[in-house]
Amino acid sequence: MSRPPLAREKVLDAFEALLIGEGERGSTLDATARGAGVSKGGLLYHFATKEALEQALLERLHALVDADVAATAAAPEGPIAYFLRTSVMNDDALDRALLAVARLAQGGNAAASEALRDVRAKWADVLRPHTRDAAALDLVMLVSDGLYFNNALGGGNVPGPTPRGSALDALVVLVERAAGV
Amino acid sequence: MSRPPLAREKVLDAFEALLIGEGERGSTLDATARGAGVSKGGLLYHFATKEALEQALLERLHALVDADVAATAAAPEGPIAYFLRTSVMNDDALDRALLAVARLAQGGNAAASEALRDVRAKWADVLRPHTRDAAALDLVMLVSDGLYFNNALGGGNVPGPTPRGSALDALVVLVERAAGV
DNA sequence: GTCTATAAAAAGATAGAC
DNA sequence: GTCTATCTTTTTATAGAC
Repeated sequence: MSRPPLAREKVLDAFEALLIGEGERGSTLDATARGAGVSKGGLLYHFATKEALEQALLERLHALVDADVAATAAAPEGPIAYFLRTSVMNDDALDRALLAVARLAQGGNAAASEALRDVRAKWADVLRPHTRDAAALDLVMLVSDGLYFNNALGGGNVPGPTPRGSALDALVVLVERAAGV
Repeated sequence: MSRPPLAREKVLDAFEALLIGEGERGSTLDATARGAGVSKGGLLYHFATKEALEQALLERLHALVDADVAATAAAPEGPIAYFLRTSVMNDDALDRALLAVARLAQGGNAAASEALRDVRAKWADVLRPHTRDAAALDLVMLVSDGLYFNNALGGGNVPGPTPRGSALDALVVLVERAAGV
C-alpha cells in the first residue's frame, strides 16, 4: 500500500510506452532503461528479470480495470454508452496498460492472455444486466473490441478509422437500440 | 505468374505460423528455417533479409484479400452475413495471413499497418452499398474487427469467447437488423 | 538451390564499485 | 539505489563448399 518508488514507476511507464509503440521486439531492457532515464543496472534493481517487468504491468492493468469497472457500473449515461465511449482510446492510463498487455499476449505470454480474458469477463459482468440477451451482450463487447483493435494498429500513433465525435454518437445510438434493455 | 518454388512457400508458411503462434519475438530466421525444414542458408537464398520475408507476407495477404472481396460481393446470403461469418476464424489461408500481418503491424512495421488499412478499406467499399448509413457501416466493420481481435488473443490456440454456432447466428441477425438496408 | 561455418551485433543477466 | 563493466546466448547476416 506504500507509494511505489518513482524510478520504478518511470521504468514501468517506459516499458509500457515501448510495447505500444514498438511491440515486443523493440521493448528491450536496454531501450526501456533508456526511455526511463536510468541505466540497465538501475532497471534491474527494481525488476530483477524481464518476466518481473511484465508481471508488474499485469498488476497495474488489474488495478486500473477494477477502478474502471466501478466507474462503468455507476455511469449516469448508462453502462453501455460509457463503455463504448471509453473504448475509443483517450490515451489514459487504462488504455495504455490494456494495449501494452495485449502486445505481451500476442507475443505468446500466457499470463497476459489470461489477464485479458479476465478483464473482458469483468466488463461483461457489468454490462450483462443492461443487455437484452446473450447476442446483444456479444454485440456490445465486440464493438468495443473492434474500437480497441483499430486503435491498436500502428501503435496508436497512426490515426485509424475509429469513429469519433458525431460518428461515435451515431454508433452508440445504434448499438444501444439494438442491444439495450 | 509462374508457380513459386515449393521451398519458398514452405518458408513463408512457417514464418506465418510462427508470427501467429509466438509473435514477432519468436519469429526468428532460425525458428522459421526449422519450421520449414530447411537450413538458415537455404532460407536466406529465397529471402535475402528478414525484411524481404515480411514483404512477401504482405504480398500474399493482398492476393488473398482481393479474392475474398470478390467472394464477399457475390455471396448469396448477402455481403454482411458473409463478411461477419468469415470474420470468425476458420484457420484458412486468409485468416492466417491477416493475423500474421497484424502481428507485424503491432511490431511497428509501417508497411504492415498500411496493408491492414488498405484491406479494411476494400472490405468497407464492398459493404457500404448494403448498409443504411455511415454508423451502420461502422457497426458491421467494428463487430468484424472484434471477432478477429478475440481470435487473435492467445495466438489463436486458446478458445476465446468468440460466438459460434447459434450464438453467431443470433449476432448476425442482430447486426443485419441494426445495420442492413 | 541448399548446406555448414562463422562473423557482428544485440539480447538478457551478473558482479561489484560507488 | 544507481552505476559501469562484463559474460553468455541469441539473432541477423555473410562466405564459400557441395
